Amino acid sequence: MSEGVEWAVHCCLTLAWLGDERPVPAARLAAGYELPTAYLNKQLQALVRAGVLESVAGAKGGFRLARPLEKITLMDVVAAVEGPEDAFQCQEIRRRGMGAGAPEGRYRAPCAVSTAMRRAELAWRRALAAQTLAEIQAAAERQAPDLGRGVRRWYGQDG
Amino acid sequence: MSEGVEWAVHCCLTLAWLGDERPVPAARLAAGYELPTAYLNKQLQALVRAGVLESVAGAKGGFRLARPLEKITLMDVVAAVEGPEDAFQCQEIRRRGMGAGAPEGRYRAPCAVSTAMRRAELAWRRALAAQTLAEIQAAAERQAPDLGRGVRRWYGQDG
DNA sequence: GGCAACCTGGACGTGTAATATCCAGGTTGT
DNA sequence: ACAACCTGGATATTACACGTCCAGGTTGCC
Repeated sequence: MSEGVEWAVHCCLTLAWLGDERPVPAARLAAGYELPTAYLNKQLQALVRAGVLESVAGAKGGFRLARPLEKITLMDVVAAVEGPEDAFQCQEIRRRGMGAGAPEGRYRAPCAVSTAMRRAELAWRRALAAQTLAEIQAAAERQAPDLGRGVRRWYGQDG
Repeated sequence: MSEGVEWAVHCCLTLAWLGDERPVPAARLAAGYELPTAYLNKQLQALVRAGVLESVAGAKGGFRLARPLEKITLMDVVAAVEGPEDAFQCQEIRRRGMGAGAPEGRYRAPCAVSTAMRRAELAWRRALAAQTLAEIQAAAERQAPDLGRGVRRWYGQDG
């Protein structure tokens, strides 16, 4: 799993703490976690394409949340950053070697191995979709109630 | 996810269909799916280290199942091939940039983002552990009841 | 208008892990 | 003794994640 997921979630939380009055430039978000600006920018663009963030072009531009944290699930962020493909990719090796030259239609049904793996990934996706960023933010603030204040202070008074 | 998982599961099923009277050499298993022998051998060795397979050295040696398919879960195979590490690795970026110089003990509790991701991976592992290779074999035979016979025929009469 | 601050998209380098091969050594059946 | 087989390490090769750079377009501000 690429580490872009961690970057993306933390950036979403930061944007939520800062409020959406004005957009935050990628360079500023990157500085907040000491991340490479250009590369973080790519992840943010992926989040925009996925409809999680909105971008504002031009001076004083940047990124903001496209909707409140309550309506963003971990699944949304993971899908945006990692892409829609399953982690397990069936190579259909059942058709090779001893499986070659099998009668027509033997392979109409999906491979049982693939089905089993897909079932597990579905459970993973369900667990991701069941958690909103708002819940994660709440958990973080339960550990450190002044996190939001700290973020706002670091980003310069209030905004 | 490495494709070694698919190789490993299919090989386990093949070993089950062939019975464990005599071990099957890696080269033979590889030929059954047109896989690179030396590389498949590495995956099989990982399965041996994990206690899923047993190996027999010397001439007429090879690999056999260490226990019946009913007692091998998908989780066993995935863990053997992929290793024990979580797919999501928390880089603790919360401590960098604006998080640097935080008061002592702020980071005693694990990152809320990491916790959420771990929860989803736990669901994945549970789903993997809930499925035995015997069930997968049964599903495969439901699609093609003569699979076992076909495998035995391809591997030479009976054995 | 002109300039600087931004995002967008693509091309390009880099580094690491998955993939794959090879070999030297040990074990076992014939 | 020899051939078949596993074991483990060293070594390519390849794919992809990671990261940089640049040319282009948009916007705010003087």
